[in-house]
Amino acid sequence: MSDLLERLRGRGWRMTSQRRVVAEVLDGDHVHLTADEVHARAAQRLPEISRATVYNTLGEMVSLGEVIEVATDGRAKRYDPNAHHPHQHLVCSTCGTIRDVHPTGDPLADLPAEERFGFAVSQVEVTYRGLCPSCV
Amino acid sequence: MSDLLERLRGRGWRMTSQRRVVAEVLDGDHVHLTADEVHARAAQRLPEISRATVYNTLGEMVSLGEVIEVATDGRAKRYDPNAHHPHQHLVCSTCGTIRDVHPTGDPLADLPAEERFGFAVSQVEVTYRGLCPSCV
DNA sequence: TCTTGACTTGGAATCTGTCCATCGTAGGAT
DNA sequence: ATCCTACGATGGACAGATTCCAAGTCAAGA
Repeated sequence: MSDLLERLRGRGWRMTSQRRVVAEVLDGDHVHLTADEVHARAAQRLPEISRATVYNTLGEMVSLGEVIEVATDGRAKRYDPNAHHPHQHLVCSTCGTIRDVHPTGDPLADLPAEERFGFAVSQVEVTYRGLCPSCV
Repeated sequence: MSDLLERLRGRGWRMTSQRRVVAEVLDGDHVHLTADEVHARAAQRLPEISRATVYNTLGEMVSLGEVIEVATDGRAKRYDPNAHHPHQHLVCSTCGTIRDVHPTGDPLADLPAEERFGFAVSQVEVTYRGLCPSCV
């Protein structure tokens, strides 16, 4: 079953067929779909589902912290359901393929107080870039 | 004078009033304007300058490595003229303000070989997030 | 079963960025 | 100083991603 779906149910979400299908499409590891890709896959199971609903549902999942928004290329945002397993991203500069990766160390600790300009820093995103094996 | 402008001139660029104005608008530290903001400021000095020219000029500056493209929010890209001083970014989660920051350590070294999945990793971007002093 | 407020819909609107045909001009040649 | 021409500028059309909105639908508690 879908872990994501279980967690959403547990938060008292009104469960509709549309939300169920979006959650199911997003389930798994190394999933980094655009909103449009989510819509296309959801529509295979539920042909009438609208784009607006997919955007709404993804936005709510992000607000709830169940899904992470990833903007690796300045084009469409991608949605990563792996929110409960801290990780960073490795992106191929040529084909755009994305992998979840787990660097050692704590990047937050690498930002000294005098480089924080009074901000309450709470989060850090790291994006590694390079060529994947297929793009040599 | 504008350092950026000097470097561009040194590369044999054909200097037009439009390019000069765009380079001047981008000059400085902690500058992270969107293309539209650049256009607005440029238009104060040169009212007829077109959006297309601003996009073209910014794109060329990025290709030449004189300006860096920053995508911190999935909305409009921002342009950072501080390309010759390696740095990362600190972004306010509420108002979007951006500061250049200089973390210690080398994030590239923190990605072990077995987490590289055969990629030739060449680059890493770090984005810190939190609340700025004004947004408490 | 009824009720109601939350959810869905699809199309219009917005925002960001690219493309293209045409016009203008910087800067080397004369 | 003037002429040429290739490179740059223009603006309007176009495209992709996302948001907005008014109207219709439905999940779930009473």
